[in-house]
Amino acid sequence: MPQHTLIRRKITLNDIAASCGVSRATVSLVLRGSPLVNKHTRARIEEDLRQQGYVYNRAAANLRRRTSSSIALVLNDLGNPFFAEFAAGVDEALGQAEFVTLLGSTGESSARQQTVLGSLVEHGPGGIILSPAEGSDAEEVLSAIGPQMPLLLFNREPGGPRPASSHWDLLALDNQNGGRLATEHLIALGHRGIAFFGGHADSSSCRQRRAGYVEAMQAAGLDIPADLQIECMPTRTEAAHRCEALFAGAHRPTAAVCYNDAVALGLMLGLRQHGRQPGRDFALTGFDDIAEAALSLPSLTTLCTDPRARGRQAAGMILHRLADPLAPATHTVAPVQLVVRASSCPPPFN
Amino acid sequence: MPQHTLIRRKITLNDIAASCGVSRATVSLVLRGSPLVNKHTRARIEEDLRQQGYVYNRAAANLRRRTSSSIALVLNDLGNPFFAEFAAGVDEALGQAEFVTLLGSTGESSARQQTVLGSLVEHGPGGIILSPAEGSDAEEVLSAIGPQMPLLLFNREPGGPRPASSHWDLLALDNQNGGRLATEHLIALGHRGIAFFGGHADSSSCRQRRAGYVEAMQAAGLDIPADLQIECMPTRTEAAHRCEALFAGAHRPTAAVCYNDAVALGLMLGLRQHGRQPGRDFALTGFDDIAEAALSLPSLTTLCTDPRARGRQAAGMILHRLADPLAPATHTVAPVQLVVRASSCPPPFN
DNA sequence: GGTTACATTTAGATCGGTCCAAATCAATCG
DNA sequence: CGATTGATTTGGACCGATCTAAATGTAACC
Repeated sequence: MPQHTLIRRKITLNDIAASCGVSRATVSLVLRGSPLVNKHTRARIEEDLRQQGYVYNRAAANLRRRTSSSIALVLNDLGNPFFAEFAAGVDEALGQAEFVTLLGSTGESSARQQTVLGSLVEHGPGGIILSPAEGSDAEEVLSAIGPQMPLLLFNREPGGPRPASSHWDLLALDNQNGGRLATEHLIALGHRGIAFFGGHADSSSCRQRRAGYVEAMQAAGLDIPADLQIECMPTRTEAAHRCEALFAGAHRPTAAVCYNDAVALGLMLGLRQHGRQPGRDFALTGFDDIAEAALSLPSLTTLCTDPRARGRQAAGMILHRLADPLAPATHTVAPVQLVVRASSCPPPFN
Repeated sequence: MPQHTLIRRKITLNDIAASCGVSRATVSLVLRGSPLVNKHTRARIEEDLRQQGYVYNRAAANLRRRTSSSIALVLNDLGNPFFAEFAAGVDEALGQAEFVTLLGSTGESSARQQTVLGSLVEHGPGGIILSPAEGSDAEEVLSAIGPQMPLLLFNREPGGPRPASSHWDLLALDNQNGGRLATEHLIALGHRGIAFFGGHADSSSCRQRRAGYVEAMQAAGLDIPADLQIECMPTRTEAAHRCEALFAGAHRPTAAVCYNDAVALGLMLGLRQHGRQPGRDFALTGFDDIAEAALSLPSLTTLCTDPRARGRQAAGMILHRLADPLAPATHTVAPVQLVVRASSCPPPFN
């Protein structure tokens, strides 16, 4: 039996108007729930809309109204659970405000970031939430999105001087405070030789976390040997490899503040391979509180940044700016919270 | 010093046309790289476009051309790294095809899925990639997106009868084959008592994986004792708790095929707590090849599904359908690949 | 010179909505 | 009864692009 699929043109306002014997304008008023239209007319039209399976064409409406109902979300690494959670939060909050999320991911390439931004801008988002790719520059971002586009920077700032004319908002994590909290916690447990492990100094978030560590160490009158400042790529495998650097120098640390959870989990691996049991022979902390942190063995003491909540917050901030494009630029620092788990043990001979 | 921000209207085709002393049509031809327009005119116009910082309004163009340059991506759980990677792959491939991704996440709620689909459809995507929320129904999906909308189902099918008139494509993982491969691998190592561990029978993917296990066991003439089919929530902690069920019955298994990596990692934990060393006293396999699988101790033998590649594939499939809306529905099963690591050891007395 | 051929440009309708000012209509008022 | 009022409805321009068919300009041909 041959299947006969009826190919219908899409139903528009005109079709409804014609079939109801009213004008386009009236139907439009019904769609927008205007109180101007008569009760009976409204009922009749609404019925017809349902029957014919009408779907609203928001693009057409936006064109005429010179509005937008979308926000672009451009992330440097969607594969990272931290950003995935963030995206989920953004989308959740935008959805509630009847906005839609235009996604773009750059894979940490600033060239790709330019392309992605350019393409997204053509789709006319009301604003952009951007977590800049590493090595991207403020000037080039400006040239990609133009001076008028509302922009919220998340997590880090692009390099280079901030263009004068643009008022961009910023949502950052309280990295310095986080670094300080973790360090103070270890000091309170009795540790004296504490390393800062992982990350790169050219990342602003790493610099800030380390600054917090330095602050706490100095406040406690502890010294900060250069051979206990160990850089590495913020990945598990790299961290595992760099483990030995911890014990290569003259100072034998009993604890480490790690750049983030990935690094901390990698370091745990490395410690085991060197015959030390993390959480018993050596204490460490992470940063981010990714899902695995609670499940690892030992469970990881870390700083909770609640990326999903950050996403909702970011969405709120960009919507705020849409409502008031001339407001002065905002610079928000989101609090982080120390979550104490098993990985931060007292020093061995305490 | 008061900052004076010049608020300029957005530049349109008309502005460029006027400032160049040509018609809108000519500028439009230049934008689309038509060979019709004179070399000098083109150069002059292109210069002007650049100078004035013109940005193309794709929405307006799409309206007139009755085309779309976006694809909606609706996921049941963006927080899950598997889907996040998938999304990254989708976006990557769509971007290359000059399409933009409209994101929506449903958090496994079919009610929310309806809302999200409804909202996205109004933005006029060319098609939809949907990983259905648990408990969502084919009929309701149909009513949300209409019969005309190209749809690619990923990972699972919505419940209820498939609506007759719609030709929806499907991209699934080869769960059954994966289950079979893992089981055959264990059998080849010499195991005879092999359990299937974790997951719930009401999940289609779990049923399929177990079917592969059963297939391999039967082909080898091994029996499949009911007390070695152990269900549990697909989480690490649950899996750790259910470990003892493996050894409670009369049959003492020497190996287990686990529903997925999370379960396998949890089971490793449980085994250790019961004094058995996974990868030496007991063999096990996972499914998904999440990042941790390679890094755990022992490293985990598992099935690689390459979610990023699946994402690219899904994007390709939906674009294909856009190009040919009347083609018959596709039902693609993506291959999975056995990755042998340390967790699958031979049985103890072999 | 008039015609044809070709290259280039353009006027004006159109996509599917929204907006505005004006039209329609019934009811109320002086 | 004509005028005023308030409630509804509407024609037509408009958003920023594309499309078609026709107009324009120039060089080549008989």
